[in-house]
Amino acid sequence: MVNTRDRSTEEKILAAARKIFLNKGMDGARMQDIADEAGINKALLHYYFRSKDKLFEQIFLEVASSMLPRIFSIFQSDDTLFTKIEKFCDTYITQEIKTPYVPIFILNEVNRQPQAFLKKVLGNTRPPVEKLLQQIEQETKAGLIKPIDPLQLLLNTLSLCIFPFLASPMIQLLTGMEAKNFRALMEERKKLVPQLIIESIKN
Amino acid sequence: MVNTRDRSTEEKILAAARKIFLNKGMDGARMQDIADEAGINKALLHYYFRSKDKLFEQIFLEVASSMLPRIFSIFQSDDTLFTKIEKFCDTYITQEIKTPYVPIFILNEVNRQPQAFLKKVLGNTRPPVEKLLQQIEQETKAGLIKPIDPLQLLLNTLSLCIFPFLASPMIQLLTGMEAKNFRALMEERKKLVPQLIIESIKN
DNA sequence: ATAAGATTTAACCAATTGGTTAACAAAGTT
DNA sequence: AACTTTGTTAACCAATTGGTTAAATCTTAT
Repeated sequence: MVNTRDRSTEEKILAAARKIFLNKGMDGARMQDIADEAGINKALLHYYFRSKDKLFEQIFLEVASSMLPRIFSIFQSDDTLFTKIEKFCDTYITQEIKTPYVPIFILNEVNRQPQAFLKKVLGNTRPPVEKLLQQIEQETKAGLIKPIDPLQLLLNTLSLCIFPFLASPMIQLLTGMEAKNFRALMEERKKLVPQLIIESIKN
Repeated sequence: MVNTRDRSTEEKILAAARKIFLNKGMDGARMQDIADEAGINKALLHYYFRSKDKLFEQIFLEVASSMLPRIFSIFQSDDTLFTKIEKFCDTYITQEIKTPYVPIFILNEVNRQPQAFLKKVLGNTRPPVEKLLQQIEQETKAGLIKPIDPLQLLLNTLSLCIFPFLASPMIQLLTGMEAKNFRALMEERKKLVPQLIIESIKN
């Protein structure tokens, strides 16, 4: 039986762990850091979650599943290509303005344990890009868009949406820009990026 | 006095350290890993480089200075904007095909120690983007290119060149692509990216 | 009230890890 | 050859760190 106090503590731990793991990554994070951040004793971490690995696993799954399924469902939908591009850019940028550390966190985890990552986020299902790539090919053949390697088109779209968040610390460092201005810049990109992409393939 | 044996050992260490640090990052790397990779005793690492921090510092400076100055000099040159874009894409992609782990390594270091990074790569010099941004503004006012926020244009260019390398492990994982095919894809982008960017701002 | 169970903590433990030491080997120097 | 300097190693050390334990405190059902 879980009472309010329990849930509150568990939530404090999860919030603290999310913050520390997102900031420092699995290798850089210390269990003591997380305990301090949550304002509790370190042993409690092991009481609620057995090990650092388990705790990280849970955070990772929460973080990954807060983003990836929504993206995948856009790719898999029956919308036209242009609509998909618009929806993706808007959904993705909206989300990342709220949680800017997520992309680099996920990339680092892919780097750290490529196979484990695959299993965790996809299980046994196929990677959800195939349908999208086929759609691009079809629309190309149908003469709806200019000929382009489908994978390059996908890469372009992902690049323009994701990279700014990956590089946001460096961008803010080099330009001396405040976080607020950076967010405004990203807001602009919700329209700018689809424009650029769609303009480049429109017939 | 440094004889051939010395240099050979020092080089073995540097090569090993570069490999391990690029793969695992500062936090994930172990001195023992580096010693094993170099085929030497761990104490030798401390004999040649005093500490893990010092060794990492040296690797980081080598890695950063193998790339950044060339890029900066392109930005600072007197070429036209279009030429700069073409040169940047070609230079950058050519380099990263050879050293694909560098971008994420650098981004992670920025994240880990933003201030230290600034000092290390720039010293007291100004960030080298100002001149480029001014040039974009000028060419816009002169009617040479369509109006666009200079920073957005820069972001677009960097995104399209850098992101694929940041995400290369994930891309290869999700598409089942071999490293060789990935490189071919990147070769294509040397032309594709400048085309896309320039087409979008040409009057 | 009190027994039973759940939660929290201080203290501790074992493994890992960056770093040191002292002895040994190799290479110049004289 | 004898000596000095440089390079290399095995063994060790101290700090950090993930994890455990046993006792204490709090909840809750009876």
